[in-house]
Amino acid sequence: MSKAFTLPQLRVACSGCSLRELCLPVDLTDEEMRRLERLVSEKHAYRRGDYLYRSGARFDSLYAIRTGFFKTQVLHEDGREQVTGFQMAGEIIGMDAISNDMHTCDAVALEDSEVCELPFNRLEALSRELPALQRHLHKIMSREIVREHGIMLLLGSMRAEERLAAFLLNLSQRFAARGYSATVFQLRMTRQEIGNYLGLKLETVSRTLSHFQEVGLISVRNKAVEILDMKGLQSFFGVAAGPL
Amino acid sequence: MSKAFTLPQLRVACSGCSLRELCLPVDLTDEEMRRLERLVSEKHAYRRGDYLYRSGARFDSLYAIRTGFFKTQVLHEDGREQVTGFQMAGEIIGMDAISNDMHTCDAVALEDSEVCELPFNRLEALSRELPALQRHLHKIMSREIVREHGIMLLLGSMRAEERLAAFLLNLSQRFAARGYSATVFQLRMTRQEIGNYLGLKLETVSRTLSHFQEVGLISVRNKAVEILDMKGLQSFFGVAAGPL
DNA sequence: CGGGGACTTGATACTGTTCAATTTCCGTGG
DNA sequence: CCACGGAAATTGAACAGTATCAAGTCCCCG
Repeated sequence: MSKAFTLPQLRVACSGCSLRELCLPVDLTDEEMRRLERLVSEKHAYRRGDYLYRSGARFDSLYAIRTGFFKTQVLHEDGREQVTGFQMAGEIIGMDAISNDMHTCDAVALEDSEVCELPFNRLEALSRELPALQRHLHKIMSREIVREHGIMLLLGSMRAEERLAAFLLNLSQRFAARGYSATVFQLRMTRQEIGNYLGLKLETVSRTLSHFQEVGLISVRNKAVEILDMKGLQSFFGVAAGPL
Repeated sequence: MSKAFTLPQLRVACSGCSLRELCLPVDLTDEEMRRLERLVSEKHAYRRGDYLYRSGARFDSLYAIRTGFFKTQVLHEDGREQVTGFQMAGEIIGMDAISNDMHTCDAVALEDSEVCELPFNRLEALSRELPALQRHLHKIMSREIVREHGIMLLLGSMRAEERLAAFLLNLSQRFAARGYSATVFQLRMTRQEIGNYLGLKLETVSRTLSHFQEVGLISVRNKAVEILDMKGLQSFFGVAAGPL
């Protein structure tokens, strides 16, 4: 999926897809849109495994993912860690860092990716002039809060099968929203990363996926997943997956 | 703690404590502060069990808790619910609602409480004029995201004892920050609500608290808690409790 | 003072973890 | 291009932690 965009023309301004979340829903005039685009940096390339930022680093910018896939994780002094999310093209990350002008989690590229930088001071300044942009920025942050509520529900009250079903359906929806297949896709993360995100051990993730395959809900072969029975997966928790 | 404030003078403007989180850290001139205070509604009283707002209700305002104690919870169609937080005086709630102009969770008073309304449109308008206020609003939202990361870590990787220890230490810190005792306090919520928040059943909460008492970490009698060995509790997860 | 909800405690069941052994996959270098 | 080696994934068996079910007590509200 990211291959189509691999570092051809770094000088092209980050419009379109990379600003999907930031811009598309915003009702801005062409002139206002240009002002926003001027603020956005050229895009930067990251290799798989690269850190976009690390916990403790100074906060200057939010980041819009143009292509690729990231995970964010919080680290605990005792060595424990928690994956807090998987982010894909069009999503904005780094908002946790505003609270203390310092990043509180790591962002790691799960595949080769491209990212646009959104200098936060300038973003705030512009949003003071453009109420539509201001409101949109607030909505993005609010949406992140809502997403995390959903994960709290998942972690607090769902069983392993339900968690995996919710996870797969959420990925499916997000791929579909970007024009990719809702039923056939590649997992970008390892079983361990999935398990860490969902509060499960990697063995449980593996076993549960195998079980889904046995009963005909999905087909899995390593990172390649095909959803064979969408409704069957949805029935695990009664309702379509919310924003995860 | 709330008794000292119970509905005496509803006409008193919501300054001081109720704006602790919203205002104190903000670097505003007296004049600017007055503009902010003018925006804030008179305070409204809620009785224990009252809903401040319900999931699905239209979003107009954030709310600053002046006195009292609330819980927020998300509901799932299948009847499952998840307590997403316990809020006390000086904290702002309702930010999840910005994303869709609709509340996505319930806020319920756990004791008689007073709340100030912050009309969001006017708050946005004012923050366009006052960069310090704008930045502070962003920090409040970001802090909520960080708080939820901490809960994800707790729900995803901690055992029952660690969760309860983190919970008690968090309450302790927040009471201390408000001038109350860090070691002696009343729980405002039931065992079931604690368990729901921490991803545990009420029996497990009860057992774990009893166990803490047996080993001399705390003293519990119903909702009255005394922390006897702060360091012992902290040692459960290696470090002081983050914002919960 | 009565009654219902909140809490405690015990016995048992079950889900997911832990430990361990293989197998498969994939990137790297010959 | 193929072979190699380490990481990732699968699978099994025993175990641990928490949930469940149940009984009984305590507390607080009306």
